[in-house]
Amino acid sequence: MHFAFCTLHFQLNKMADKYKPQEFEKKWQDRWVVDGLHRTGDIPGRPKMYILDMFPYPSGDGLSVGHARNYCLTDVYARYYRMRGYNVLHPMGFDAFGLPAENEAIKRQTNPSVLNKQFTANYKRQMDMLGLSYDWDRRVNSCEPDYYRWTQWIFLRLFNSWYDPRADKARAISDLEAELAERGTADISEAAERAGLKYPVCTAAHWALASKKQRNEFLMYFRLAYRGDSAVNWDPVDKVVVANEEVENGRSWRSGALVEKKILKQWFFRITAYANRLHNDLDGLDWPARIVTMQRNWIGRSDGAEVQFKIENENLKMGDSESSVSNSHLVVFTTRPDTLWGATFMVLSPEHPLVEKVTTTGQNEVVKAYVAQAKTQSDEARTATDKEKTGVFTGGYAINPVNDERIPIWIADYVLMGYGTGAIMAVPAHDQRDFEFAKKFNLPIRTVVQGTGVNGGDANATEANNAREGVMVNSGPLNGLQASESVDAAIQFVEQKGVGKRRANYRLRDWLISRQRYWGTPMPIVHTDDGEVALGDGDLPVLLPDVTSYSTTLTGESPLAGIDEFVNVETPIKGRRETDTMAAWACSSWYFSRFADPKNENEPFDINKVNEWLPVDTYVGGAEHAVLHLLYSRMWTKVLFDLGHINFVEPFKTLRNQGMILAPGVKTDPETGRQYHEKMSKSKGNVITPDEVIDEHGADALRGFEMFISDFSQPVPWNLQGVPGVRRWLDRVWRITLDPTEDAPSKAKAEITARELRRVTHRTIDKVGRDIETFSFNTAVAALMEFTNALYKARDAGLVDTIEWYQAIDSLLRMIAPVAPHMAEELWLRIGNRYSIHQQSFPFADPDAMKADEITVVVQVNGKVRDRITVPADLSDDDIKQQALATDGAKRFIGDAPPRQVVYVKGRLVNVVV
RNA sequence: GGGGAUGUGUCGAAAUUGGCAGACGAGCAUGACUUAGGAUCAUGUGCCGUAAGGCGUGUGGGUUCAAGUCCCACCAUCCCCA
Repeated sequence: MHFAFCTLHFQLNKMADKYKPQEFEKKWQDRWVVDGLHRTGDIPGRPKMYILDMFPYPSGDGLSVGHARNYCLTDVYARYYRMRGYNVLHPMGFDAFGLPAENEAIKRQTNPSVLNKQFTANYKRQMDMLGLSYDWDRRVNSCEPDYYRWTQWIFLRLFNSWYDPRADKARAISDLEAELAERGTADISEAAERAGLKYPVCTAAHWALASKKQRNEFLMYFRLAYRGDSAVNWDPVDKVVVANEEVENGRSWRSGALVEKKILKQWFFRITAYANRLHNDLDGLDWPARIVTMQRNWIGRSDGAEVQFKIENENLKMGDSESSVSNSHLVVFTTRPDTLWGATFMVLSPEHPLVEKVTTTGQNEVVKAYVAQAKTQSDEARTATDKEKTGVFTGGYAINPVNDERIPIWIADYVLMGYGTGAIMAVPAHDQRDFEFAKKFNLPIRTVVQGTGVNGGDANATEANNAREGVMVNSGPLNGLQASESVDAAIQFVEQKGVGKRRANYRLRDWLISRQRYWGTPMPIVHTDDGEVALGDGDLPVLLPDVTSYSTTLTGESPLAGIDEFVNVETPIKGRRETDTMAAWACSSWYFSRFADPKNENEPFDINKVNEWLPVDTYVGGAEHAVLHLLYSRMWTKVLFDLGHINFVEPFKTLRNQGMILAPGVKTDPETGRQYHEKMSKSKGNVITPDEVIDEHGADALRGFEMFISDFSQPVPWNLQGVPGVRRWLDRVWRITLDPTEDAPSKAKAEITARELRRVTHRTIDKVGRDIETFSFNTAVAALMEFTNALYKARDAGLVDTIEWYQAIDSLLRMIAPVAPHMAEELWLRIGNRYSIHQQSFPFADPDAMKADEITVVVQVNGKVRDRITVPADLSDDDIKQQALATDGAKRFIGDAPPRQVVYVKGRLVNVVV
């Protein structure tokens, strides 16, 4: 360090000008770009750090100060780690495909790609204005062919693989074809059933005889990307199919329209094959607990047993069986196998394939009628808890395998085909819905858990007792056991009898990916006489053509269906091109990997580069993506891992969610009188843009306030007074750095020594570093403000021009550099240092310098503060206790009696108990 | 209904994880200065009280020398899933 040099500059700058951020922020932003300061570090021997923001969906509204919060804080974080000597990857891109952009384009009668260029340019302008240090050389844009080409490439990987339950991983579909030719599904079926995969069966002989088309149809049941019939959620307003994840309370996520059920051929990703791994691997992630919980709930793993009930029915002829589902058994999944002895009837979903088989001739008509009306109802309506239970008796009976009891088989719409096996054993004493059903149709109720609370076995009870605590009764071998231990006992019992197995069941459904829309990644699939055929890697990209109309066709097909040149394919395969496009979730499920190698023209990414940079060390974005993007990305990562394209199984090691910034004004609910803050939105006209704030106070003040406003994860209303407050602080930093003698020292002589200044400096370094690392940005700024206050005190104490003073200023600027990069750079040069401060290291806290010579110890009597003493830090515990007892404050409250106890907490307090 | 989170001054909040509640900032009040500024500087600012002191972290209880922090019950608000 060159202190003499610094002093010289202090002299030269005696009449320093005022802090005017507008005069130099742009200058430095341009200079940093020219000098490539934000290019991704790649210095051998340095550790890597991948810091990523969720890439935004560019809209015409641009960024608000709410969006800026996310970006500013990760930028501070990235700049900090650069100064700590890390190779930092901090990229940005745009999630461009999707419905809102398309709808906007329809409204404005223009092409969405034109809008995309405008919107992304505006986003980048705003981000630059904030001083964000992204490596723009690595920018990706999901709607550009050099990006979506690789989305299609990954789609092909999914299409060309299947999940092998024996290896518990994805494998090439060609492996499966080879195995089918040799042995059929003989080795696969049992493992598949155990894993809950509903694979069809086939022998080698059948496979040999099958046509190409039949083979393709068969393989569809295995592929990780597949086309299948599906009752889909149809949004009548946007005229598009929406995923389960996009439906909230029966309404479409975007349009808000009530979704309808429609049977269509749709493309899916077989995410259910990964349910168990997606559930288990959550354990190793440093994610907010609530996001982990939400994913767990969404995957909805429940442990229990699968139990077979024999069907007793004259209609059944032996030799009827032709599929893997045995026609003479009903398979149910239950999380409460301990209540098997309380099953008094069974309920099938109206869509269950065995309904026809079990129905007796006499009941045929009522059953048919019921099945027909159930079809018209949505899942939500069918399973609503307040809904009156409906159902009909099939006339058939099943045999309960644990006690050989003959129980009636009913059908009812509250049982869904999509969950479990589509059939349940009804235990009315211990399940509320079964209870209501039994009450309505006068079916027997038998208590098997003698509970402590409401007893569902009571004929007059109004609700079931689903408690898991109590003693087992009426349950054969389980009698007398505690309910808590009887689940395992029951599973062992059915396993020994060979009538059931331990199993996990999942609520997760396959991921519906196709959209009948224009603005998305085209699927690399051609429909031929032999079925759906995938293009080869060399045929990519399938380019999205220009169209004149973006509206969905009346048949619900994509506008692409109307373009003959696109639809009719001659080479390399003759057929009709798939006109559905991929939902934008596909684009965002792998973009974080593309950043490792964004310009690669031969593959989505080089394996060495992606393995070097990933997984993402710190991923930051809104909590609204808890079960959509974050779950899908995890699945794609696992598929690419299974197929050997990457060597990591989880994409995001650490995840942090920022709280939402709300509009500043308080609103009052006219009905409840409750006060609340609105979200910022253009339609409400309450958006505050970074542009207006920067215009007034500069980017550094905005960045500082984004950090300071609240704890990062807490939602908080914007405070109009906040930015000026931070600006005042920056002003003070400016003055104390350039002109420490300008202000008249205050009359009250401050008590601070050079040694103490040094201690405060190092304590601040320690605190600011730790706070940034733990995302406590608000307290990091508070510590810097305190440090600034201490510097004014030190100035008043006459410490300007001491070595400790220059060290303190030097540390201050380095610590401020990540927070207020423009000002830090400007001051750094003005006091005579060399460009650039952002290539300097963050200061290190010296533990010795942090140690205090004297400590203040609080003196309490019976837990109340009565006095305090200042003692040498190395004084013995006993001496400190003695001094504490001798204080006036203590003596006044102790009285004559000797203290009963004296507690000393090292370096903090003495508590005298009397 | 199930799951999760949060509750601290006038406001945003902090509290080294069981050890001085309210750091830091905003706002407000009083004063100083003046090149009258969106300044700057100083002092004060949880409640009651002149003071000594007492009370105080959603409510009620408990553990502890000591509780915002741990335990039990409840209330309110927000989010997610139904």
